[in-house]
Amino acid sequence: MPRAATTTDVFNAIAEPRRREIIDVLRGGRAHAVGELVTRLRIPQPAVSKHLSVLRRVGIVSVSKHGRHRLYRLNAEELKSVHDWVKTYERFWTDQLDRIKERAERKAAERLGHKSRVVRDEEEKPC
Amino acid sequence: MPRAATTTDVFNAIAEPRRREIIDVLRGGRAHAVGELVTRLRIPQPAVSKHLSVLRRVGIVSVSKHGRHRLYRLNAEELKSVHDWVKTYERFWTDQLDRIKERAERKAAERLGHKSRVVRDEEEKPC
DNA sequence: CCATTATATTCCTATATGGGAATATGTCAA
DNA sequence: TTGACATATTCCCATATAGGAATATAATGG
Repeated sequence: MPRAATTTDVFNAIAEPRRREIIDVLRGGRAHAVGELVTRLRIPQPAVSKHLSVLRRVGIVSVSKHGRHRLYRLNAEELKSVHDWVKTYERFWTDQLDRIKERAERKAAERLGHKSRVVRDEEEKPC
Repeated sequence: MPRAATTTDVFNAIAEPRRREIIDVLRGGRAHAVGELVTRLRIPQPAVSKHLSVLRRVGIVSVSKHGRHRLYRLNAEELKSVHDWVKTYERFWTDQLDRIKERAERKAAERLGHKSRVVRDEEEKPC
């Protein structure tokens, strides 16, 4: 069974770092021609076209013709699905920071309070 | 050239929907045994184990042994890299909403102001 | 001690992919 | 009109993968 296709959803489309780089360039808000992305990112033109094809198929970018130029523009709202998902884990960032602080303080207290054998809590055995 | 491995980074690990589901279950904060995930998600046990292996290798989960049980717990801070990346596009969500509003208002004004031929701005030609 | 339970891992398979290389297609300018 | 330019697409290839099926390994309890 194959892996989910890159065009399955936004998550799969952005998994490839090169495609994230392309999105990052378009973040300025200005539409870019393929050639500009090629020059800017130092990625071969056919590769850029292929990546843009993926991005277009999931809706992250839109394209418009201007003569022989193809201008690609970001639809950043499509990235909201990723944001909405990862946002649900946001509370963990700050909680974890608090925990790191507590741990550091606990260690400092132990160092000051006990210069001899320290009884350790039973820790979970790592695999 | 193969696609980036699922264990390359967090982005690739979470591209697979089933792995996001596993992460979602662990979001409650409580460690889960493999069997619980199997029952809860209705995914075959070997598949769950494989997905957990990926998640563990990129650091998103940690595992501890309790007899014959393997308890998996979320390291949500690893998801921060995704959040940090997609956060840079956050301003677009609200901007786009403003733009939708402006467009609606402009249309309403045109409907009231001109009952006859309306001169349209030249729009970009879609591909 | 042995059957049961929990889970990791192996083998297999069809599929998709990202870049290299090459080419096809469309537009422009002299 | 034709060569140049811009870009999409095709062909090729080695690789990784997710689930099915099966199995190996470790821990538990009667």
